[in-house]
Amino acid sequence: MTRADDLSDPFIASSDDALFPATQPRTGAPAIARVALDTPLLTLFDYRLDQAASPGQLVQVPFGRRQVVGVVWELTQRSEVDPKKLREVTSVWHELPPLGDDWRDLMQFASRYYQRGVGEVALPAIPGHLRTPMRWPRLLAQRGVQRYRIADGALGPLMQSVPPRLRAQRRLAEGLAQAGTLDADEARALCAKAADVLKQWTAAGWVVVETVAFHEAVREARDTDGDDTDRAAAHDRHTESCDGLDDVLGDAADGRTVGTKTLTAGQADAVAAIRDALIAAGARHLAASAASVAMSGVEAAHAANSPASPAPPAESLPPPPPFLLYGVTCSGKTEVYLRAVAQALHARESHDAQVLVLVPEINLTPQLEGVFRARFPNEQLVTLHSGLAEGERARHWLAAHRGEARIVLGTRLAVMASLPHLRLIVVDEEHDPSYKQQEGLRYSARDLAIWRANRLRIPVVLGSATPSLDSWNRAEQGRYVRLTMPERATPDAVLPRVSLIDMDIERKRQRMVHEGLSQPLLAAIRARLDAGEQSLLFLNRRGYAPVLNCDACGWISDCRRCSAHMVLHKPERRLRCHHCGAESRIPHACPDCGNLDLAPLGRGTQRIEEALTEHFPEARLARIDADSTRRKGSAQALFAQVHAGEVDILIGTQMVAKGHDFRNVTLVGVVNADSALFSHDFRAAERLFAQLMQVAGRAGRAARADGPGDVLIQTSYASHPLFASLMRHDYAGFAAQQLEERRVALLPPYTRQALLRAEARKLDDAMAFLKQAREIAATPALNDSRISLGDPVPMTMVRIAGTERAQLVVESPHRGALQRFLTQWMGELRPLRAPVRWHLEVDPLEI
DNA sequence: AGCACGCCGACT
DNA sequence: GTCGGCGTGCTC
Repeated sequence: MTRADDLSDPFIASSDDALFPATQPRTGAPAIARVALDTPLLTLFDYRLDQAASPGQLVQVPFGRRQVVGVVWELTQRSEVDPKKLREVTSVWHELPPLGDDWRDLMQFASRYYQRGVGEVALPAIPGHLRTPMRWPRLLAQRGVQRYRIADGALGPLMQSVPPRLRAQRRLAEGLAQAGTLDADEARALCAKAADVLKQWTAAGWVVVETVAFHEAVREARDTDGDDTDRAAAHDRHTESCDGLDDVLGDAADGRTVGTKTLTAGQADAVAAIRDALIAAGARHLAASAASVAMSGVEAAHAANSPASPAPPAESLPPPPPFLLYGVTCSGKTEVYLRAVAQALHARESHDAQVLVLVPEINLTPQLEGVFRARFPNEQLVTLHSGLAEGERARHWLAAHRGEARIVLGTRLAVMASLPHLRLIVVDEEHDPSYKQQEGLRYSARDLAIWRANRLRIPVVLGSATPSLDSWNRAEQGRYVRLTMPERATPDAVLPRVSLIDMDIERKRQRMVHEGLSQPLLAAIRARLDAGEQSLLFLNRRGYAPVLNCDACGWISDCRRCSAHMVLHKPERRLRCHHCGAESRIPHACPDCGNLDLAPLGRGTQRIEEALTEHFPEARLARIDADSTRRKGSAQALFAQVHAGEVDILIGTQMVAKGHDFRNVTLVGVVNADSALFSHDFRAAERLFAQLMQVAGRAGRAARADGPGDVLIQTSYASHPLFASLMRHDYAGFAAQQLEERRVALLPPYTRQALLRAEARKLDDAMAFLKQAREIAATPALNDSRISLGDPVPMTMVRIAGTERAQLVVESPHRGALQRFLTQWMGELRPLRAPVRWHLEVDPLEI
């Protein structure tokens, strides 16, 4: 097998000779640029070049009838293309530093691994504004960050104009007054609608915008922030709570100063291991630069060969294996990240080092950004995620590309950023499914991060309390270095008590179950209300009821365009399809038989909210799900309410399970998780376990005076082994049992999968295409005994928005064999003409 | 993917 | 007689 095929095995060095042809000799002016363009065509496109340019530069070129932007991939003297067809590069963006070899290597690898063209991978990784030549002149002129400041003498009028009722705006105004200046990111952290609000205030003359160069921005922070010792103390205060994810301001405000200058043993070991890897990686980089100097000087060449040579050539050293930072909730993973980042940034040999920190969803973890900013006030930090405005995204990306941003904190797309001095990658919550892109290029940011780190020979830290079984398995095999942090970082934090409420017994004993809420659960909520504590109810189903049904004739609210039910949304009085977005009014009577008694079946978050309102009329409720947070910023507003103690009972979907540290929540109720126990998706249990563990963690943060927080899980399958592990907080046991099942059934991670999906108006067309693809795969040229192909099958959700879908699984225990097969297979399939849309997904998460 | 060209139905 | 349907073909 070609070792470069192996995506995430750190011990296998990539053989890059075939992949990355040497770029051209520097002698003479290369006349041809081979350019990557955003098209599904696999090839590079050759253009004549009448000026100097180097690989990695952005160029504008004519393509068919239009002008497009591409990346110079390599330079050459001769082209295979008919010289008459060659056209001239329109312009080269000389002012932008070229995208580095390492970045192009990453793009090249991703394109090959995921079976796409390079351009199709590389260009979408570059922000839109950088792909618009019109904007080029302005983009680089606008060096620095925009910061907002209260205009001289405007503090009074501003404060008067913002009523205390508008809490978010108030926070923003106070933040401006306190900090002096804020940038857009910092402002948004205080007030979701900051962009609009600041625009208004600027128009009113209360606020002025100034552009501050990056180095000045940093100096400013340094000047306003006191001396180093003060700051160090402040940081410890900020990160002392569980996971260090507390709102920085809130934490400082309540004045708790229990320092964690001393790390737990687990934390200290983890920090030390990462430090050693960073030092080793630093030595490698030193050696590498020494070696490159040696090329040009006889003297240095002697030094490199002499016994006194400080380090062997970088290439001969193995890359550091990925770290799997396995730590229970509250074990202080964030503190380890922070220290690792500090070590990477302040290492002697890397004054310009950059670090990449990946998080699943930045909007759900705004606190992490605050923690990093507070801890590294002197370092430029930028975020990269899909929520940024185009201009901001371009500025942040540029700051990373030019090496100005030292810390890049972002979601999966950030793994594609250009980071010329990258020295460390952190992947927080590495098991989270949102690292997998589900559209377009279906890449796994976690896997690409591992590849990138391996390639650069720098450390990568994967953190999770419930690692993906993939990563866990690699750690078991010793391919990852596991750093276990078994103990909680804060002494007063204890693991929550997890117990089950057996719904079968509840029913048998004829105990009333009120709208799906059992007596024990209701009693527990009551107790929290009486104690002035908060409860969190978790139900992974939004809407009021998943289906509306007619008792008389059996009619159900099916979606016309999908093989799914329309979900009842009561507040909006609508039926809504969660798959295609179709909406209709709730019918007054059954469309089939006219019966007026239409009954909602099952329960969603809205219905639970309604039931709780009835049951606890005095309680203050909040519901957090995709519906209640549709408007931009409303999620943050709701979370802020909870943090401020303005909510007694919080009802939510998985959105509430991530990141947020609810201080005063002492009860977590899981209303119903049974459907995931018997899913056909073999990964359902893994996801459920992680989800329940994470949501349970919300109750463990604030120990009650009389003991730990409680997690109550309602289930009709109380004897399911998943719950046994969960109650013992035994991830390792659960993982071992799951892995054994997977091994016996030959499922991932014991096999590698790819999925060919086809969709068409008629299912038959999609199936016919897949059958044809299967036949092609069986031809002698492609046939490989190590590859096994499933049968084409309609997908579980056959129809979505009027198109019918089917899929075909390909698997092999041998990743390299699978890769080679896929490349050949795609070559055969691409030219086929069929009335279908199809795509290949490598390493699918859901089957 | 875009964006042409290209050859057949209902309209100012 | 044109406007426009999307079938096929090309982009260095």
